[in-house]
Amino acid sequence: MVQKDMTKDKIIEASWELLQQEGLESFSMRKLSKKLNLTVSSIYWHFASKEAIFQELIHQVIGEINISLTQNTWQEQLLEYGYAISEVLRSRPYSAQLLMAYPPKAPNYLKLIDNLLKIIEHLDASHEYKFYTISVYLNYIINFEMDLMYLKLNSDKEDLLSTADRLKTSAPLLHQMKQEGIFNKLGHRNMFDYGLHVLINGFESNLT
Amino acid sequence: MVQKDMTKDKIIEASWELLQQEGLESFSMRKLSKKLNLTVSSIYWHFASKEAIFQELIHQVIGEINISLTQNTWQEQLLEYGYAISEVLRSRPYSAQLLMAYPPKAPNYLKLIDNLLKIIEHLDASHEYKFYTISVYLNYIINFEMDLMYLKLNSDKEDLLSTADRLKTSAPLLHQMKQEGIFNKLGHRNMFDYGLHVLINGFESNLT
DNA sequence: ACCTGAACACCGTTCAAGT
DNA sequence: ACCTGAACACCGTTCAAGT
Repeated sequence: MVQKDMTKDKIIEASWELLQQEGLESFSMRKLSKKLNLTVSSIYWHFASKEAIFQELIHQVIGEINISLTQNTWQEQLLEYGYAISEVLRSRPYSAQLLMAYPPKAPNYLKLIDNLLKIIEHLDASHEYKFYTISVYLNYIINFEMDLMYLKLNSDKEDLLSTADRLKTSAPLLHQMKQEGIFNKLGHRNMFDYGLHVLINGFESNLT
Repeated sequence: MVQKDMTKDKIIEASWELLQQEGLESFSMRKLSKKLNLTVSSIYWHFASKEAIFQELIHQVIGEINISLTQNTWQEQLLEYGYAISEVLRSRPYSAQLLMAYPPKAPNYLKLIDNLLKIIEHLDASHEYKFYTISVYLNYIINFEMDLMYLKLNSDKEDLLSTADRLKTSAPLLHQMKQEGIFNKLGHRNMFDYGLHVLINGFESNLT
């Protein structure tokens, strides 16, 4: 058998398409079955559940992260990795939402965490703090990509923040910032960079 | 009219109960109606949608944050606020999930963001960076409480990480940490503190 | 002003039955 | 080994009709 599980691959392929079109919330097995010209029940022959499909998607997207760690301080390596993760998540719409919705379980996800732990392994801190450091780091990256997706979706309708005049008196600073149009500059690369540096500098002054 | 909207209050009260019992995912209008001895459709007379109920919950829980800013540096104030937010979120099960699921919209939520912005208002940075700083800060706190909830729910079944032997070779560091039982120490207060200090120290070295 | 009943258009998952 | 049809037990929301 040269080719194995062709339909399984097709289901995953169609799932990526459906996810891009519908988002995580509106992704349904019935829509997926229509896309594949299959019955819903036959999808269940290939995958045990909807979550099993999602776990496979998570496995794949994280497998697409490719990185060559040329830099040698752990700070530089975390930066490089951060960019690489961010890039892959952006190339697969709603994959950040997927990572947020389910705890790490896919083999590639666990391997990624292990690789990140290796980067800070030599530092003088307990395993708890190291693990937690990587959690905070990953949460930051995933959250950034999630917010970015949200901003992209709502860039047309202008009430990113309730447009009411109430805002002017109850949250004057926020109101002012909104008037200045800062929400158009939020998802930019320099923001991502700033946050990543905040974390890494923070790790530096607290981990050792 | 001395008392206004008694049923509206009852619906909110029952919603808190239902949220605690079922979590966000399993919260349904039909279950809520049963709890209230009402029809589903009559709930819709009081609230336009399920989200409208959730927005009211968000409004309430954030309104419960009470804080007396005795400290005077912005770093100390962000710390104090962080503890206060964390405490309220923990007192209302699944409220962190609620905040994650919906963008800031409830009046009290916007007011909170404004108060936090005020704390760093005097710093020498652009409004974009200040707003983003507060976003990162809030995301951290909310995420911590979410993860804590998840840990609490899964403390019984031991496969917090896939228990497979595969882990030993593909993610050896993670495997080792798991053996050491670090996952029992993750949700603790010193972890929250560490992360909050990481952020604040990071802000300090990047914002100015 | 407030509530009911019934319906619409969906869900994820299971399972006997087919080929 | 793979797929179908039908069913089960749910969803959020709407709306004419009641009091």
